[in-house]
Amino acid sequence: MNIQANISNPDIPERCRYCVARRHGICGTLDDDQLIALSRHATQRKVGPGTTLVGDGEAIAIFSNVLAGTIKLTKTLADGRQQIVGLQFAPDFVGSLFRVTSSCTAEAATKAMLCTFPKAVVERMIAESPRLRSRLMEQALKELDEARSWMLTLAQKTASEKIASFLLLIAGRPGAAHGPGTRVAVELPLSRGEIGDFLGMTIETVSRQLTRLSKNGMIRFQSRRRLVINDISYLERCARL
Amino acid sequence: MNIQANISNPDIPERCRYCVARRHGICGTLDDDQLIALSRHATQRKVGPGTTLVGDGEAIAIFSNVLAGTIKLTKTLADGRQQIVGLQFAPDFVGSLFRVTSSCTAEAATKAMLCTFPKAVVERMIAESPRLRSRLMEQALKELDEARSWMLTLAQKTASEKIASFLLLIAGRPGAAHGPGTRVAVELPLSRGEIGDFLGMTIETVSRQLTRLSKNGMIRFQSRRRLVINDISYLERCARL
DNA sequence: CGTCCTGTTGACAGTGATCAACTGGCGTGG
DNA sequence: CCACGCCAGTTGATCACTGTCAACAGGACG
Repeated sequence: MNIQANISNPDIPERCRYCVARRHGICGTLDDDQLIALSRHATQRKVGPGTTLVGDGEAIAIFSNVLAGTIKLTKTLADGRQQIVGLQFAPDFVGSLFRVTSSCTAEAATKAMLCTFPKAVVERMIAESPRLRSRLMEQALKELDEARSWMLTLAQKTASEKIASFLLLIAGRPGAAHGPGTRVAVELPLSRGEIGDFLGMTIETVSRQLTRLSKNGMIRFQSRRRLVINDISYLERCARL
Repeated sequence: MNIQANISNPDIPERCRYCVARRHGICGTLDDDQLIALSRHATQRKVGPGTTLVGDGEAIAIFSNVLAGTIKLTKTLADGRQQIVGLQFAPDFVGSLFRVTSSCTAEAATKAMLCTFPKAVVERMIAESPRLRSRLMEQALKELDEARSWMLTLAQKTASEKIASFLLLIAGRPGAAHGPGTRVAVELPLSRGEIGDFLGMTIETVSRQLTRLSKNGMIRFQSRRRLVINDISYLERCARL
């Protein structure tokens, strides 16, 4: 997007040079000076699965780019029933602006790499950069659309359709046209229980559906978390996409 | 919010003077000149239930303020299964910006009054008004949060909890603290079938849950669409809020 | 008065939840 | 090095909630 950024300025810190957030995320909307200013307050950190980024109802004091790994956003009922309401991958930006408090918990689902900024600095950048603002608006609308699509999945689809939809989501952008028989290797970023919380079904049903697909020969497990989808287009038909 | 607006300018058209969109909606972010400019391209129209505002996948050429009535946003699977993914009331603004195509259908659920603007004019206003932009961002984030909360309802709650959640949604903002025994009259903006499409259940289950509440004495029907909630706090307990 | 449409009620069936037992991988400690 | 325990996941048996199918009720309207 920003050609000049690539041949750029020696003042740009090492870690920003080849960063996904700069190439495909929100940092790509900043000019060199802004990027340098922002990076002065940025800290990169590696977190393990289960690390909480933003607790439910807490004021959000910190914002992060996801550089690697998967972040899950969850909502929980008083009696413990839980729902994963969104997944974020690199180079998404975590922490919704303008909301005083977050109404979800954001938690690392896998080990993840984050680039974190204090709230005040992000807000100053937003005030200064129209491109950043429109990028954030874009991401908010994308997330809104994803959430609504998932509502359709949660409320209307059967267990096997839900599993197919989930595998396709993880396998990647549904935009790419797959001929019949296309094989894709996939690493699941969620445990069986988390998949259940994402799809609104129990761990047992998740397990049964996965073994069914495995016995069908439509997928092959290499380990608990790694599998190969033997025919993407079959799954697309299953998912009613 | 804008005191000056009330004692204002004789050039402001009659229909804008006491308009909800000006008092509580996006038009409140505009100054007098901007409002006058926008109103020159605005047309108010009354539509009946079932009128389609934006078809699924169509390019959005028109944006509207909802001045009265209820608009439903729906997504549909190829085989006809349908999900209502959002409801909009006055003074919400319909038609998400920056998305080339809509991925939902927007349709009037009741008879409704709209104030409609051509796309180009709205975009010019957005370019000119920072307050309008941040108002739209706010609405997008509010809708995102509502969608995610509803995901929790769809995926985790039982039929009776869903019905209770729905009645509370319609009865109004859950912010207001209700003592036990508070009575509220409610007009349902959706048919039984639409309630089913919103809650992810069948028309029969909706009907059974409503008659159950009615026989319990927790609600009393005055007609098919009108009812009185006898104890809001009871419903809140049912909904697990 | 008959027709249509929406909603209600009943009988029954099926999907997925629940409860429970079991398996396999992995790390710890003897 | 092996025994052990632990945890995640799998598999099986049973149950119940909600979906399905069908008949019926009650307004609205010509």
